[in-house]
Amino acid sequence: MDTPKMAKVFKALSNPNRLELYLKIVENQEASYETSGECLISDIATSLNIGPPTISHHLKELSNAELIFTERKGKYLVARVNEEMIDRVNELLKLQQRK
Amino acid sequence: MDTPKMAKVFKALSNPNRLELYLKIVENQEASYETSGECLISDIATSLNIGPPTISHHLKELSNAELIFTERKGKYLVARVNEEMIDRVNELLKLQQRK
DNA sequence: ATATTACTTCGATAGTTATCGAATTGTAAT
DNA sequence: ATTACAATTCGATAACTATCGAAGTAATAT
Repeated sequence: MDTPKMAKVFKALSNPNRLELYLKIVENQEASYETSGECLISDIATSLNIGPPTISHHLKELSNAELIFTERKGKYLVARVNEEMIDRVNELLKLQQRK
Repeated sequence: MDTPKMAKVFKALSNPNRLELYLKIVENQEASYETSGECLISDIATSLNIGPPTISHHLKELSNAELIFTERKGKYLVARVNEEMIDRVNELLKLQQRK
């Protein structure tokens, strides 16, 4: 198990605004599951109380930790969660089954 | 859902040495499930490459995030994981079941 | 061509943090 | 009483981070 890499994932979720950003991406992605399965950043940007430069910075952190993938679609940026990484986190935090 | 509180939990796990400390506590606790179900800090302290002051600091962070409980037992300090908090984290990170 | 929208990059700043050595406290052993 | 062990507190420092405003790029719309 790669502790530094996992620590980086946790760090990416360790800022309240960034965590909220991540959760909104999840939410948005799930809401659009039947259609795109993606999240348009501009759709959620205004609901966060931080400016564009900071959002950009936070997206890079999430991306860097491999929690999300981003892709440019014309004018817009779309994001989707890296489900494999979330599985890994859940695996790491799972406690041994007792009783 | 309390985003700042959860962010604090992730922050507590965001430092490689602290994450390792946490994981060792889990491991030690599970290994002793039939007996004490607790982890003696002095047992794991030497296996980390950081000094006592730093360990103390990290324990406080984990404790503060309510990831662990600590208790003094005579000369020693024992720790156990707050399973309820881990459940909460797993719940937060769970993705909607698809397919 | 110009304007608008969406996002990024840069540079700065205030605040936070990991880590240590030294000194201290608390407990147990001799 | 003294020694030894386990952990904490204190003070310092170097490194990191969140955030912003201003300026820039890139795509679309007019």
